[in-house]
Amino acid sequence: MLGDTAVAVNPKDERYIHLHGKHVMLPLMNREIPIIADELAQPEFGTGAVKVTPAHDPNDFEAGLRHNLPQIEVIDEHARMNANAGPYAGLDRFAARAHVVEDLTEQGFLVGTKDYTIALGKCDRSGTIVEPRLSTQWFVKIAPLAKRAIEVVEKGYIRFTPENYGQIYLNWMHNIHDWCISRQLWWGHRIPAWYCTNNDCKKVVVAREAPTACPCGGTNFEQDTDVLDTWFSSGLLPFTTLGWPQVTRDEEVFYPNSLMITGFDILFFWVARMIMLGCWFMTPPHRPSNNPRLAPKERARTLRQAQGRLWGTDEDDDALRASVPFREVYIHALVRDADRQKMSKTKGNVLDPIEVIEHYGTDATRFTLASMAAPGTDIAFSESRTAGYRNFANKIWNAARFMFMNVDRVEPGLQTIMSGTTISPYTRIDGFEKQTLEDRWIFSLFNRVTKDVNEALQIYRFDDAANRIYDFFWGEFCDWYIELIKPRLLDENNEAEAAKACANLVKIFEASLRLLHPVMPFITEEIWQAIYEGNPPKKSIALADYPQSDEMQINIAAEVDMAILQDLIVSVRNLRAELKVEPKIKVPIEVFAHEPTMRILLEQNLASIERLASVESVTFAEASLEKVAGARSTSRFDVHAIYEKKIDVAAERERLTKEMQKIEKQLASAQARLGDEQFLSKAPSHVVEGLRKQAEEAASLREKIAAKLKELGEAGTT
RNA sequence: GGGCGGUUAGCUCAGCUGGUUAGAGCGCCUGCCUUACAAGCAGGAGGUCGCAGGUUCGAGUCCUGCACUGCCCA
Repeated sequence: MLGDTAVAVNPKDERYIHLHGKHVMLPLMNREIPIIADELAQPEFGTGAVKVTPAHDPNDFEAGLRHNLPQIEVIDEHARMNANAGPYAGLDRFAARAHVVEDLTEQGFLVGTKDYTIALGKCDRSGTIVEPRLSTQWFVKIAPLAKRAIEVVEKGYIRFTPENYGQIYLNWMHNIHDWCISRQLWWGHRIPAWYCTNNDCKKVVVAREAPTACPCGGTNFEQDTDVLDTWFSSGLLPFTTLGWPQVTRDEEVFYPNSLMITGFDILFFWVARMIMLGCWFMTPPHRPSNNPRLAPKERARTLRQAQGRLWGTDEDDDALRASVPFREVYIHALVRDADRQKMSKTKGNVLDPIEVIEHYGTDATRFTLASMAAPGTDIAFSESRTAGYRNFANKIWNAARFMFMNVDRVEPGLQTIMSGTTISPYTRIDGFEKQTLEDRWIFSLFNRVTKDVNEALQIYRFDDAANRIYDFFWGEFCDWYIELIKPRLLDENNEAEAAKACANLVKIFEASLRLLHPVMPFITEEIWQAIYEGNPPKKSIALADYPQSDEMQINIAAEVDMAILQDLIVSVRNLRAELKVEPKIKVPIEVFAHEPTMRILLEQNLASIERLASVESVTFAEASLEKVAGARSTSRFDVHAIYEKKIDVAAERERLTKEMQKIEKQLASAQARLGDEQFLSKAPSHVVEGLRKQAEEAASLREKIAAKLKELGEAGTT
């Protein structure tokens, strides 16, 4: 009211068109102020006319600029009314407001009062209501900085992961506003600007050092009380910490840095600022050249030579490329609470990692975060997953117990086993004896997994890496390999074989620990130290070389054979479940394999089949078993269990019918495509071949199922 | 108002540049205290990939529109 300098009406508001350009007297202050036509006034709100206070309201400030209105400040820095407030001068803002209402009423200006809700700015910490005031602030003219910050990303000198953040960054950078860098805070870099205190002078000096003399003759200066925006200060970090403006050895080594890891909410606050400031201050001519050792261009050239990289012939471009604070930005997912709310201290929904750790352990917590690190921004922290990974840690621990138990029994002295292992290069498994199918298989698999994990880490897919190791260790190493080697390991009549099996177990375990270490640091360290009985080749597993894949060791044949063996074992387990065979009873089975190689494979692994499928004995049939009620068939073999209990004909028929439908659907779709000229001519050959093979297998399976259904039908009628 | 995402099993999430039968953990059902592990083992059920069009020999994947939902900026 006291600082008003106009009354605004909406230009479209017909009620007030006749008043445009007229003046009114501002009550209490007796000031003549214009009536302006401006969108600021909303016709439907109140009377449709609104007072304009450019000095104390952001919207009014803008309107004031549009209409060239005076800006009369009436509130001082202590939120008291100043001399411009006339009779109210010296009053606190709240007292003044009450007075104004009183006086308006008394003098008959007040038509009425009405409560309504407004957006009120409050101090985040103290809750004090903020009064907008005019002030002079320091701004950075951002366009020149943004230009370079855009260029380095567009040219790929800085790459984002996930890639779409590059686009988001550019979008923001293209629409950037000049940057207000002064803050009215107590903490921070003080603005390096000094004002001559000489009354008539008031000259501003911006300098590195406090000035001592003013051209006006004055010698006293006062430094600006504002400090720099936090993000301005921290944006300087990548180079100021390395000695800038000096050219230092640190800077040559560590600038640009390789990778910046952060959350997407920091992308604009910090990442963008580091890029803008880095590309500005680390390129000529802005980079101080007070160091005679190297000019930036030369530095770029030297660097290029040192790194054996020829970037191009454009020296300015090279300098720009060398000016970025980091070459890659990895934006990680933000952890939210179970309701997808962003965690914040003020909201009080912060999940304390310490509590999670106390509950499930550090390794499980870390593994959870790694496995959730898929690209994206909206991930709810799910405790049940952490519980699952605690179980994983438990699994590892128990597997280790099993290993140590056997070492103690079979081959006391782990060092004997590991001493044969060359520690360098140490990235592969040395001395692993591949005698049995499971040995060849697990060794192949380890190399495959190692390859996958390394590739995943390379592209920051921590989730893929973590999940791959999990599947390998639990689903393949524990569930199959350990179970398969138990007979050899436990064979008291052949100690040499047991020792070999034991050595293999330790070696694959040791290498797996190293593979797993980044996502489960503690348990892997503990077991790893134990493997070396306190005398490891490196002080910590963290210092041991990370496994690297030897692709020559990937053995497709072993993997295929193993898959068939697993298939047979699972089929028998299936049969047992269907026949409701008591767990303790071992059952004889009959197998038919039309391929001679298949029969050899199974014969060579009879012990494994018997053990893992609880089989008493295996006999080989000379003819297909597809007509035998309750037999299981795959394209490679038929198998059935010899067990007196009758199968549940209805249930079996239902299962087979369901399977038949699935197979027929699959076959129909495959045949339709294989009969399609377009498909055959346009699809890549490996797809066509694969489909053809699949169709063949499906056709053979269909025959077998049909035969069985027919048999069942007859059995059912008799 | 502008911009950017998301929608896949009961829940939390994967599914890379379009290509053979869409996966995991948890939960659920059945059976097991099988001398590493019941925080476990074996087996199982469960999905018209938000909706509607389009491109393609082929779409969870690409395009358009719609619905719902989240975030950022003003």
